[in-house]
Amino acid sequence: MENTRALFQIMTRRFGLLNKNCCSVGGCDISLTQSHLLYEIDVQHNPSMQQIAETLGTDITTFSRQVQSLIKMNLVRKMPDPTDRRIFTLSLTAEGKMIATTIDQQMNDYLEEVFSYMTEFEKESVLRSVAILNEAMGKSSRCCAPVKG
Amino acid sequence: MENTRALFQIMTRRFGLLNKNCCSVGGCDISLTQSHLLYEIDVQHNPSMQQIAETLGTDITTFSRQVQSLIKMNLVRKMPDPTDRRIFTLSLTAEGKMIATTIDQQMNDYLEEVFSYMTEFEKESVLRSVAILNEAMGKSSRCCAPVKG
DNA sequence: TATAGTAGTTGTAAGATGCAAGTATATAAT
DNA sequence: ATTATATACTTGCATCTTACAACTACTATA
Repeated sequence: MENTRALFQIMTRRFGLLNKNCCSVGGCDISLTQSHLLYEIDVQHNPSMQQIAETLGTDITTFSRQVQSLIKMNLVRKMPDPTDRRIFTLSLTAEGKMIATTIDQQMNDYLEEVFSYMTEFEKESVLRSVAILNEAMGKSSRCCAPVKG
Repeated sequence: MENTRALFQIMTRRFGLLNKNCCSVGGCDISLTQSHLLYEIDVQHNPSMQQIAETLGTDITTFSRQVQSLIKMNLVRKMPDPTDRRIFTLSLTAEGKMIATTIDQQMNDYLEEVFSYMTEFEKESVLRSVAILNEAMGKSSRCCAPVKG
């Protein structure tokens, strides 16, 4: 195996393709960006728009429009914050929650399939390694800094 | 750590942000897509347009324009194949090679920084795990199939 | 030689993105 | 209390990205 970067380049491309292909639920096609958005709204507790936009590294104006389209699709709800009327908090509708859960399930299913090509020991090692990697990337000063998790 | 998907979701987002921020060389800004393109042309031996487009999972028409803009930037060269005149093979110009190498270096530097937050044992484990992951994803029937490596 | 298939390009139209500038609200300074 | 400054979000553009449809050019097959 050539260099370290090649390893990660291929891995990220594979996940990119995966997300590109695997985000449709029922009749409803969800883009990769939208799927990240739903995921993050689901995970964070009553987040503001700024919070999510920052987490995802998206410009707030772009994000504003992304939220609008998800509201039109009846997947996301936007509520004014009672303590600060500039702020809107985001949450998933029942349908949005269902879609998010389904995507989660699809991804987990896929990952299970991938793990089926490994030994149990390898699987454990991969899971532990990804956790280690996430933690280390979180400590890095350069990029990736704004991402929570 | 919640579920398996969360782990990979965060990892892929981090790499996405990384690529978004870390692909400028000198005055010349390279998009994520362009960086993948340069990488793949560099790695494959005199690939045709179809080959690279397929590897990257990009529509050939989109790809055709991406190549055009890289040619305009004098990073990529397009040569007609002598044995089949429908085919054009791609290669990097000296400048393109330089840019690709620099991006490679930047990514490796960044990865080294990330590894610096780990023990040597963890680093070994992470590298081995990514290789295992790539191989397993390559075997998967679902997505990611067209990607070489 | 006719037919079908493959490689790549261009027309067009839709979507994504982000900067500049705006509104509305909150906080700090005088 | 009033002004100035900062924050949260939206809208108007202008630009870039993307892909389907339709095209040209060439190759392979019948």
